[in-house]
This record gives sequence, C-alpha cells and structure tokens, in this order.
Amino acid sequence: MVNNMANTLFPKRFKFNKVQKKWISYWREKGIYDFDIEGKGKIFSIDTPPPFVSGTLHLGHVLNHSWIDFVARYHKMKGKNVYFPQGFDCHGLPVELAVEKNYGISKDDRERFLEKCVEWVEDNISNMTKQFDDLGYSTDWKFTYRTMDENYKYKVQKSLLYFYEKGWLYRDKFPTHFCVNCETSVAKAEVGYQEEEGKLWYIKLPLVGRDDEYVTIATTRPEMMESCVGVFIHPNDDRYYHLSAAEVELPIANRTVRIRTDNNVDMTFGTGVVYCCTYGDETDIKWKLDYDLDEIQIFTKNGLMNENSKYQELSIEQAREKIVNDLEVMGLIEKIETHEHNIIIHSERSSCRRPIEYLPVDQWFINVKDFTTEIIDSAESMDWYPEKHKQRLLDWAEGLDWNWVISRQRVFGTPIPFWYCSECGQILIPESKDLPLDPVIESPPSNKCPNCDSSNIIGEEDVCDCWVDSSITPLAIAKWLEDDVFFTKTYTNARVHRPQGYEIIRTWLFYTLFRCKKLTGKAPFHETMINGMVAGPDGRKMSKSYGNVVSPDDVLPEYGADAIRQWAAMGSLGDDYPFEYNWINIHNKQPVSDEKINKEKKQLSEDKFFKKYRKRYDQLIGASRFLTKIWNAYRFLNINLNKIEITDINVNIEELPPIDSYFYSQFNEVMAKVEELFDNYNWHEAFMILRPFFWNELCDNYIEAIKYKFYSDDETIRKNALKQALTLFYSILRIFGIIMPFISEEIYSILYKDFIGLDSIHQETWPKNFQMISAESNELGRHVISLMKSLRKFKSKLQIPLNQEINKVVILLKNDNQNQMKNIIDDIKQTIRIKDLSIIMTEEPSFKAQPDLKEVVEELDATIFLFK
RNA sequence: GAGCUCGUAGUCUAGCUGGUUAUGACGUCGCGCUUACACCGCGAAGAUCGGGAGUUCAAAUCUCCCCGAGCUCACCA
Repeated sequence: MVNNMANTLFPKRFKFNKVQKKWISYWREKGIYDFDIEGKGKIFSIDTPPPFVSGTLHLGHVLNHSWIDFVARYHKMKGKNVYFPQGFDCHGLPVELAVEKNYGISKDDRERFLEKCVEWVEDNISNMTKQFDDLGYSTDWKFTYRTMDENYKYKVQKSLLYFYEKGWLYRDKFPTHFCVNCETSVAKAEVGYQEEEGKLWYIKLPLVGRDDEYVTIATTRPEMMESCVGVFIHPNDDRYYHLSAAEVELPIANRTVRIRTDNNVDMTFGTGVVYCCTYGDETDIKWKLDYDLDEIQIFTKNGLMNENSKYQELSIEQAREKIVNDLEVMGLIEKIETHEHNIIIHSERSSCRRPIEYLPVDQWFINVKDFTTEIIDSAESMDWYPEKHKQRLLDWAEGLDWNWVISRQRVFGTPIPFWYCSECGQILIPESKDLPLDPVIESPPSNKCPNCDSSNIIGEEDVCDCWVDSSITPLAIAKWLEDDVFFTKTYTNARVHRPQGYEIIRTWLFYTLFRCKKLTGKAPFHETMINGMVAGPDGRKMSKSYGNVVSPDDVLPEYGADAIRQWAAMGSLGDDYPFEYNWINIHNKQPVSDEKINKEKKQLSEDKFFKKYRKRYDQLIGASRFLTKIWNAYRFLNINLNKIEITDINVNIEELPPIDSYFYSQFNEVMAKVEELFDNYNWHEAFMILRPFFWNELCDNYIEAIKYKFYSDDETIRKNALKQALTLFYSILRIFGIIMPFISEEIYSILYKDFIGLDSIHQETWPKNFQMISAESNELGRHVISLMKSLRKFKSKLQIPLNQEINKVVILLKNDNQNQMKNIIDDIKQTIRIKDLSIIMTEEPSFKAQPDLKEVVEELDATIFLFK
C-alpha cells in the first residue's frame, strides 16, 4: 500500500508537464520570488534586457534569460537580497507595421492607431510573460515595466529635459537616410545595399582663370552637380599637386568651388578627383562638417528636383538624363564607363527597395562624442564576464565620431517633449510637472515664440529612438524620480548586474553607461555577463532565411523547461552556441542527411514530409536523461523512506562511515569548484562537474555502495544509512534548483519538505561545507570505492554478471592498517557480491587452485586474487 | 574591405598565464537487469587539437602567414 502510494507520487519518469504548471502557480501564490526591499543581505540588482514585444521568445532569449535566472537564483542562495525585475521594450517599427497590416489602420489616424499599437503590445506581453513563467523564470512580476507606460515615458522625457538643460540635447539640420519614395527618414537598420550595374561619368570641370584647362571628376551621380560644394583630391597625389588650392567652375550651376585635399580620397578610383555634394554619401557629410562647406539641397522629400535646381519639377532620374545631355552638348563629358556598385536602398520594406537619399532634415541629437572618455571609464570599472568582450565597447567608444540622432519620424514611440518655432527654430520646453506629454496634442507653454514673437509654434512630431527608452532601464527599475529610498537601495548602494548579448554592447550597454552616468553621476553597473548568439545546427545564426530556426514552442512541450535550461547551462560564456538537431526518419529512426532532407522538402507536401521526418534534439535527449537519472535516484531514496521510519535527517558528520565520509568530502571539493565557477558565471564548466559527480559518483558508486544497508536487520544501520544519503542528496538538490527549478521543487516537496519545513527549496541557502569529516574515515572510503571500481571492472572482464556472486576474493594490501579494513569488508562483500572476501597484509599468499584473475591495482598498492 | 571572436574525435564541448596517456556529453561497438533508473550499469574503440611556418629542451596553448565561420563596422565618388 505504502509502496503503491510512492509509485503514484514517484512514477518512473519525471512528468514535467503536470508538475510545471503546479509549481508556477504555487510559487506565485506563496510569493516565493517576491522581492522584499527590507530583506536580509546586500541588494543585488539585475538590469535584465527587456525583450522587444514580438509576441514570442526565441531560443536566444531562452539562453540569455536562463542564464539571468541562474544569476538571480545563485546570488539569492549566497545570501544576497536579489532584485530581479523583468520589463518589455514596446516601441518600434514592427509594432506599427503589424498594426497597419493586421488592423488596416493608417498612421494618419493617429489616435486610433496608437490605441491599437498598445492593444497589440499588451497581447504580446501577456503571451511572453507566460513563456517566461514556463521557463521557470524567478522574476518578481510586481516590478515589471513597459517602455510604453506613462510612468516610463515620464522618466524618458524627464531625462531628455535634463539633457536639454545641460546643453547635451540639441536640434539641428542634419542629413539623414531618407526614402523619397516613402517620404520618411529611416533608421540605419532599415537600409541595405543592392548591387547594381550603373554608369560612371567622367566630367570635365573648367579651372578658373586657366583657359581651356580642366580637371576631370568621376561620378555616378551627375545630377548632383548643382549641389556640389567642393572638389577633393588626395594630398599625396602628384598628378594634381599643382591644383591644391585652385578653383573650378561648375557647369550648369555657374558657380565656382575650391579644390581641397583630404586623405579620404581614393587615388585609384576614377580620376582621383571627386566632388562633394549635398549629399551623395556619408563622406560628403563628413567633409561638409570638417571643412564647413555650404549646403545646397536640390531634392524634395518626394524625389523631385527643387527650387535650387534648373531642373525643378523633374524627378531625380529625369534630371540625371537631362544633365548628362546638357553636359554632352557643352562638350564636358569625357567618357562614360559601366560600373558595378552597391547602392543604398530602403531594404527593410520589401515593397519599396528604392534608392535612399541623404536629405538634411531637422533632427534631435544627443552629444555623445564629448563623453566617450567617461563611458570608457565606466566600462573599465566594471567586471566583465568574459573579459574579452570589453574590447568591443572600448573600440566602439574610441572610434565614435558622430553624435547620436535620437529622433525617429514615427508615431508609436516616446514623444520628444518639445515644441519649436517654425520661424526661428527656437525650442520651447515643457514644465517638468506636465510630463509625460505628447507635444502634438498638448499645447505649448506659450503661444508666441519668446525669441521672434511668431505664433507658429509646432509640437515635435518625431518620437525617440528605442535606445533612448532602453538606455535608462537601470534607473527605471530602481524607481528613479519616484521613490528616493528605493532608488538609493537598488541603484546607488546596490551591486548592479547587467546581463546581455554581445550584439548590443555598442548600443544598449554603451548608451546605458553614458546616459545613466550623466543622469545620476554614478556609473550604473558593477559587472556585466555577456552571452553569445544561438546558432542553428549549421553554426550560422538562426534565421528564417537559412531555414535553421527552432522555436522554444517546438521543444518545450516535449522536453520541459528543466531540460532546456540544462541546454542553456551548457553554453559557454560569451561565445556563440549552436542548438543542435538531426533529421531522422520517423519509421526507422535513422539519421537522414541534409541533402536528402532538402530534396524531400521540395518533393513532398509539408504534411507528408513531417509524417516521414522529424528533428531529433540530441542535446535535449541528454538533458532529459539526466532528469530521469535525478528522478530515479530520489525515487529510490523515497522507496526506502517509505519502509524505514525516520523523524529527521540529521547526521553526525564526525561519525560517518568510511564510504559516506568519502562522498561527503568529495561533495565539499566539488562545491568549492562549482562555487568558484558560478562566481564567474561559468555555468558550462560548473554543470560539467556537477553532472558526472551526481551521476557517476553519487548514483553509480555511492548509492550502490550503501544500498545494502537499507536492508540490514539492524535498525540503526538502516536508519543512519538513509539519513546520511538523504542529507547528502539534499545538499546537491539545492544546487540543482538553480539550473533545474521544477524537478528540484517536486522532489523537495515529496521527500524533504517534512524534514526541512520551508515552503520551497528555492528559499534555501547555498549548502555549507560539511565540517569535521574524519580524514582517516575519508581516506578509507576512498580506498573502498576504488577497490569496488576495480572489482566491477574485473567482473566485467571475466564476463560475470553483476548480480552473480563471486566465490572468493583475496586482496593483498601493502600499506594499510588491517584493523581498519575490517570495517569495510562488509561494504565490499555486499556491494560486489562476494561469498568469501579476505584482506591480508602478508606477503603474496599461495592458493591450492589458480585464481581466475590476478590483478595489481597500482594506485592502491594492492593485488587482487579472484576465484569465480 | 576593416576590427573583434572563433575553428579540438561522427557531432557538440573542456583545456589555451606553454610541460603527464588532450576533458566530458551525445552517438558507435562488446558485455550485463546489481531489491531506483535499459532514457540504465560495466567496459572499449575513436582527435597528428583548420592548414603552414616560427619561438622553445617542450605548443592545442605564444608569434606570423594562409584557409574557413560568426558578429560588428564600412561598402566608397
């Protein structure tokens, strides 16, 4: 009866599906992961990456956030008061696109559009929150944030106001990537390059004051002639040395411009002479700034020539044709070559893919350039795990030469909370108490421009770059501007940890270091843990276009969170990590080559294909097996707990038998290593130690060596053996809780809760070393285990089944005290199954019959004689 | 094109402040149901550490070159 009960509680396999849901709600009800600011221990704050609200987590998130959860659980166990909130990054173009597509609402219907954006984001957040829970994520949701919340926007806008008052935020006309087809400026991330067969025109420009002398430039954009503001040659170019300060006449424009020298000119391209226009490319922009050149804009926002051009009203393409024609008539075209080049296009919108122009438009900027040394200092003062990624940030900071354009011509984002005078450009700032606000809706503090008295005051329509939002996450979670006490405790006086991927070191980490330092005077982080990218089985980053994507939803239902978290723990710090799978034939379970799979994918219908083939996730299979192993080890203890009545699991360490002494001290050693590795966030190596220790030592050797005592006639032996095993297994279970929270909790609730009394194993502390283990006993235990391993090996060699009894074994030991060995004869006899075992210290004995095996075990200085 | 990181058995991975038979996992092979676990136990095979050169008594480990991968930046008139 008792046994049946035990079996229903403890089936042969760990049924994670039933268990996970139960514990997720239990943890929430009991407030197991609640943060208590008055709690014990120094506060350790984790500034987790807010995922963009795409609606679903991918394996990259799983890796990243599993590690973060390890950090949180580990530090909590080590006695820190861990503050572990999780937020969401809400703003972004994909939201706008989704709303346009799914609801068919246009951006122009601003109010309704924004409403739908919020609605869409909220749906996605609820789904992603569930996914985090399913992963066993130990965040305290009461402290979550969303960058679209009024409260969050308030902080962002307040930070902008502060930056403006300090003079670090300014509005300026600056060339931006502009799609004249979509009539909007676009972020750098939205443009790409496309190879195209173009032409290179060689155009003669007459030199001023020298009759019939020309200099020839090569250009792919002849239509930009009228916007030319300078001509450049390389300072070391002997061919043009004499022209260094000359002036050229611009045909059609009828202006003259100077020739200048600059190292950025490629002498080998074209003629080695290039003209600088408003704006052909980023070099043009750089030169404009470096040499303070004029700005002559000739394009309109919808891709036509403007009033500064003689070709006004023509499209850019038409103008090009016309100009080339006119130049030809003037005899100024030297030659035309065909030319392969990459043109910059609006690549992120597949329906557009038209060329991008650099148009000067009014933009908001944050001055970063002047603060790079401070950022570098902040980065240098942090502990980096691993160290190697620090270089990424330093290189970026040192090489930065432009300020940060923070305005985006979008709708769903944090509004830039200013107004400006359309006459004179005067900025009107809001009052702090009115934040957060949308200047498009709210009226300005004054209806007249304080500078020029104009009444054309316009609310800024642009919204912030998402990094403006996310670069204050450490402040937002610390209730900056909201609760001074909380802020001091969780930011100023806390140890603040920043976990993230290396791909956003130059953005998120960089901007956060900068902004938080400027806003609070204190560098935000003490340490950062950097994870790599999750790759597909082909080693390439997971991407739909490579067809190597695995979604957590593909694997979580089949393997469970504890298995996926083990996969995460096996990734090495700071490096890319592949998620392995092989295609197998469902019928014969044999692996199938990629070529065959690709062929079959094309030939078979999707339905048929998935009936025939499936992916096999070897890493997860390995992880599941470990869970089964853990499960059965505790199941075995539980079976015996149901037979042997004990009221506590206290053990007297000093009086542990040899085998227990040995494994208890092994545990101490393993824990010391694991602790050091965890301290360095080296999950991978720690797990590589824990897994074999548990499996090969505690299960295969320890349990096997003591299990016979569970059936002893002596009640004290039975009870002590069980208590000793339960205690040791409990210590390691607590650590498993960090990586595998569900199975640990389940086992705890069945086996240990009555003895320990805590609501959850996740309230436990890091196990202390077992003190006072007898060194002598430990050493003896080591010998016993070693002898057992050898004897098993011999049994295998002689092909004797493990359950078959050996008639006689004589062990000749040179170095040991025979009296001690007497204590362990029973251990060996019972575990290895030997009828007649003797341990002797004399010289080599002689036997009537030849032993079936005689082996020397060097490390023990022992000789073993075995008679089947 | 530039910078950074990486390239170890069939697959993934440890070691990489130079010095034992290069670690572990999955897979493979042989044998086996020890009062838990066959998703298991015992044992075995399998890597000249991407290629080449150099430094050294000694290199997976340091230096240089080449090849390949990933990320970031630039893609030029």
